[in-house]
Amino acid sequence: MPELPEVEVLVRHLDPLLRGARVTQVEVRRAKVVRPGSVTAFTAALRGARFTGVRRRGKYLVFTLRRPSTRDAFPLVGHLGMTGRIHVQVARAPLPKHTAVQLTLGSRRLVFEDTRYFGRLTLDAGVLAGLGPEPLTDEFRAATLRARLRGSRQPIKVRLLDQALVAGVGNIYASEALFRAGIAPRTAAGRLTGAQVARLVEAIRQVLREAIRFGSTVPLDWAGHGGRDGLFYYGRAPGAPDYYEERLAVYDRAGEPCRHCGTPIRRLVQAARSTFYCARCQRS
DNA sequence: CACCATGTTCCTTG
DNA sequence: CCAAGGAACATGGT
Repeated sequence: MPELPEVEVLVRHLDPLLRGARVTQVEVRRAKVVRPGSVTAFTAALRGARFTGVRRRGKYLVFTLRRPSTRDAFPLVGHLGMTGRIHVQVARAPLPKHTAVQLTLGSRRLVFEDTRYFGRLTLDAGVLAGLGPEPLTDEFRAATLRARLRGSRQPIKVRLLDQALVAGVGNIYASEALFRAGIAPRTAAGRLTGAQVARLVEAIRQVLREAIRFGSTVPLDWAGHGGRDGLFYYGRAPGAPDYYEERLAVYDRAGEPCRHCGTPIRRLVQAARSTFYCARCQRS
């Protein structure tokens, strides 16, 4: 999925495009994506409403809409899962193959497409309730993080994926942040020293901020007409500039030399997810 | 054919 | 009861 940075870049892109746009038609092609909630209620609530803005919470997009008749504001919450995409395109453009929901906005439309259909769109903002602090604000602090890690014997890499601990860190940036902080991914979370937790907090912030900065400067296929990826994840995009693949220090680089010490990057599996790290730079 | 994939949730096991 | 591990979800890429 898009982790926090990808969602942030998407939200910045969408906000000015959607402000003031009125939903003239709603089509749900994959009912399971509207979750929790019923398709009928979803459709009825959105039809005729007007977007007033979009923001981000963790990996969630939070759209705000208003019904012109009653002036009531209500949220529409989205999550992209692993493969979700949101495009604003001309209403007559061909629909992406795995379009889950389509909101017509007059002559334009907002498309939620999702190959694997793990994503969701819901009017129930309750899903945001369990999220931990936003890592890029000062509500995310070493002291509170350390208190929350106390007593945990789970590996720190696995703990970082818990959205209740800190919102928005996913599998890619968990590995990246631990590399940056020089912490071994298997370290029991409760055994990190105060200094390590402080370094980890800073590393998470830096890694996320850099990814946002990167995503804000590369040209992306927002309308989804390229058939491929409108976001920026990892790996190599066709025709991408050289620095594209230099973004990530360890993720998906097993066997390649560590950029600090040259030791081959290792891959290990924790909680059924891949972790990448440098055994020399990350000892702790 | 086998294995892997940016996430979350549910079920089982200990 | 809780923590931890694994599978499921659905599709595509290598």
